[in-house]
Amino acid sequence: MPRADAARNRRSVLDAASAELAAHGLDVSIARIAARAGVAKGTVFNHFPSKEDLVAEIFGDRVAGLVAVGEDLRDAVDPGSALLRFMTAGIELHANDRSFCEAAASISRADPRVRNASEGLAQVAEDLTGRARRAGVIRDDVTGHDIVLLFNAAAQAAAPLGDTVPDLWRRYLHLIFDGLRPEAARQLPVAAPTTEDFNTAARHAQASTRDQRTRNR
Amino acid sequence: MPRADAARNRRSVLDAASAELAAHGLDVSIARIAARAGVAKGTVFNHFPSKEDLVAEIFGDRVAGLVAVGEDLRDAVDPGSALLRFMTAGIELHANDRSFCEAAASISRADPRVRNASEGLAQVAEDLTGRARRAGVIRDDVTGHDIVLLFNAAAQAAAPLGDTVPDLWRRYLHLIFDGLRPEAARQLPVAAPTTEDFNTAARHAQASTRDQRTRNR
DNA sequence: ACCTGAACACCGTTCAAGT
DNA sequence: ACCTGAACACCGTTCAAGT
Repeated sequence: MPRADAARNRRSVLDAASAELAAHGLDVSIARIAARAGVAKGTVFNHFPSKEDLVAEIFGDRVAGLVAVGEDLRDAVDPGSALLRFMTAGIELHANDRSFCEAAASISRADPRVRNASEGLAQVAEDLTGRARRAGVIRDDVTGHDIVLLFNAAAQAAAPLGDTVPDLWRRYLHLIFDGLRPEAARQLPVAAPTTEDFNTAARHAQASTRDQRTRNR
Repeated sequence: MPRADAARNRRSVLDAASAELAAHGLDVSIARIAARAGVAKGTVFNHFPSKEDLVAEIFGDRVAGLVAVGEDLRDAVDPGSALLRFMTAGIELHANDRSFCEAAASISRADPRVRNASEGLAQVAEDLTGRARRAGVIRDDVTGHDIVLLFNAAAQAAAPLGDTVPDLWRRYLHLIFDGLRPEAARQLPVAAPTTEDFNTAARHAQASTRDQRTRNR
């Protein structure tokens, strides 16, 4: 049973971190977050063992929100527009949060919250993709993992101009989506990644950060 | 006229930085680079006013190399495969260099070397895209700027699995390329970015880094 | 003219001292 | 049981002292 002030501080830190990360990206200092939350720097580390862990918590929450959106869309009448709306929601996460873009590329799936959220995302993406595939609106060699990586790609494509042309990502989402249609499909040179691929990538990332810590001692 | 040892040191620093950045990404310390180059930390700053400047020099060189590849491809017999090979060369730059991915997303075009290289890239991309468009192999609403942003996107899509499935990017390159074909083309919701958009984005980036420096004083 | 390494202001993280 | 702020090892950057 946590103390009342501790629970309040935890929430303050999460809210402050959430806002600061969205506005300034992964490079915001813990000092800034602590100041915004009205606590001492040490208190942040009292609730979260490291900055990476704090980021993982927030990232996991955001992804879980996207999973919820996806689950609602599984019952939509039009499987094609449901898939497109799911991808749109995914990109909006990137567009509204500077740190989400950076974290999506760099975060380690070793953290269980990130891992759970990612697996939930893969699952719902596969559901939506399967429906669209069976309805014949997308080509039959595209998987849920592809979809997750591709809306990520659309967001990253537009990111360099994000402040100047705020909705440019819509252009690349639609361009990529046109590539998913059966009309233009040609044989792809490499197979879709498997769940196992994602897991071994997670293990590699974990090993490499451990190496880095060791090197610095 | 630079002193002989100074010229040699400059080269050593560039070579060391080039290798370390490719292997470990933008986060490598100047200390590591200096050690590899066999010089004192201060010597690095003697040749390059800041880490950002050193990165800009190397990034500009890499992009210039890609421009040269693109220029050779302008005379290729098949405009479609010339464009595809250009995009392939662009992604290979990302795949072989961890820092290139990160820099492509974060680097400021305020630096004249980056700016010149980027403008050269935009030019040659537009040449190749124009030929492919006139040959009817890609849709007519796609520009050279789109192409640059899109091969970037394909590289970023595959990056999370880069160590596990090294040639996964080929899958997304071809998937995106299929979206460029006229067969699947539908009206896009947002216009292509203009050169002016890239320039105002560069000015914004410059202003925001200046703010950050000021805030820290 | 350039190289060097000590010094500075920052960062994430730890921890003894408080309540 | 939790909060605090001083202390630590790192980082990029500066600069006086050397050659």
